[in-house]
Amino acid sequence: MNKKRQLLIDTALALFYKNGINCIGINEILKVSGVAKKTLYSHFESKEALILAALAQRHSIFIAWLNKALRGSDSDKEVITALFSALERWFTNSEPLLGNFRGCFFINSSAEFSDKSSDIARCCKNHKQEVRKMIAHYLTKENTPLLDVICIMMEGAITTAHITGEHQVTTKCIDALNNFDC
Amino acid sequence: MNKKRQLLIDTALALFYKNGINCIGINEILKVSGVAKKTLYSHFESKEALILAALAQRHSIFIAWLNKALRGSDSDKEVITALFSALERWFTNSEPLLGNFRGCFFINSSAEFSDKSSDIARCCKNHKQEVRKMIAHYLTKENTPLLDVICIMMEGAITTAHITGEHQVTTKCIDALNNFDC
DNA sequence: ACAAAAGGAGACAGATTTGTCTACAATTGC
DNA sequence: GCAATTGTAGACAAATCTGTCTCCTTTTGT
Repeated sequence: MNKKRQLLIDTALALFYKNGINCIGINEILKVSGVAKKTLYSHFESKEALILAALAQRHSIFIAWLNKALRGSDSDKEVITALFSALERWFTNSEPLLGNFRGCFFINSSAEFSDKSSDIARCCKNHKQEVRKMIAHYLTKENTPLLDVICIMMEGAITTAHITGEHQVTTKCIDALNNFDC
Repeated sequence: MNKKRQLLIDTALALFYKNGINCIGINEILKVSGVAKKTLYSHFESKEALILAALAQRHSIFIAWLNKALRGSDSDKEVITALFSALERWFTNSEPLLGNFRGCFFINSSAEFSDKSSDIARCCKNHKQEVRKMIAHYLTKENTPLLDVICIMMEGAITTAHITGEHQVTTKCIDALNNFDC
């Protein structure tokens, strides 16, 4: 049944994001989800397949969340404010869809899997490209330098918030980007 | 003897940085370094102690490298150029001291160890604070907003270069920061 | 030169990992 | 209702992990 499959993906995503992929074993996912091992391996060929499914799940959740956050912004300034306000809500655990903040799941996963030619690394790279496309879609003008800076500052804000724990990094980004002419 | 201890730290750092800490076992470090297991455990209480030593080693290498890169810059503009040029050399593997680029060792390690109260997480946070201090030291004026933006963009540049592999992110940072008034 | 310290090689214990397989129960389609 | 599918529970294999310990060799200080 597909319900078990989805339950496995949801459980895996939650545990992977919270603890790191390498720190969570299959058995832990089975215990928490209450699913049997045989069922897992009937749905997924290996742990890596489950990881990829969890990454895909996180990707679609994040993209949908981002799209909703940016919807309605019809000036570059509004896009910037909407984006970084949404990030701040994420950082302060006010976005239930994204779970308790522990950095970007894709940055974290990239850190755990060094092989750049692996499916996992490819998946993380792809996620960042899609995020960039989504932001570009909402910017009014074809303004590549601004898009570049927004994306770089977004990565910086996520990383800074994760490591140092200072959430007010987002207001610094908004202030800086409003002073940015191009 | 202290030579063995240093050899262990150097080998561990190289392997941890290249492959991720959780992917490298003690035995691999012993095999590569040629040191015996008993010697390792006479110098370090546990694997975690070796990890912390590797982090400390990386920290001092990085801080020294950064200090050298920024030395002589006596305007904010020069600091910015020196910083991001140095980063670009790191990204393109032109800085032998830092090894083959695979993101920031501290960001990566933070991703692998979720417990924020662990020594490892504390060590990573501390590293970022020291880097910030070093940059602040070279900025001519007491200009906190500029310092903030530089640090955020630095994190963003490192992360972006690591995941997407685009090294020219640094020139985008330099251009953006030169357009930044405060 | 010689005793003491340090290191090498690796067996071993105990825990944990992924993945397979067996035996049985629940659910489902017809 | 009954066969077929799907799921559960968990033993098990094989590999790998950290950390301890033994036996032996090399290095070092005096």
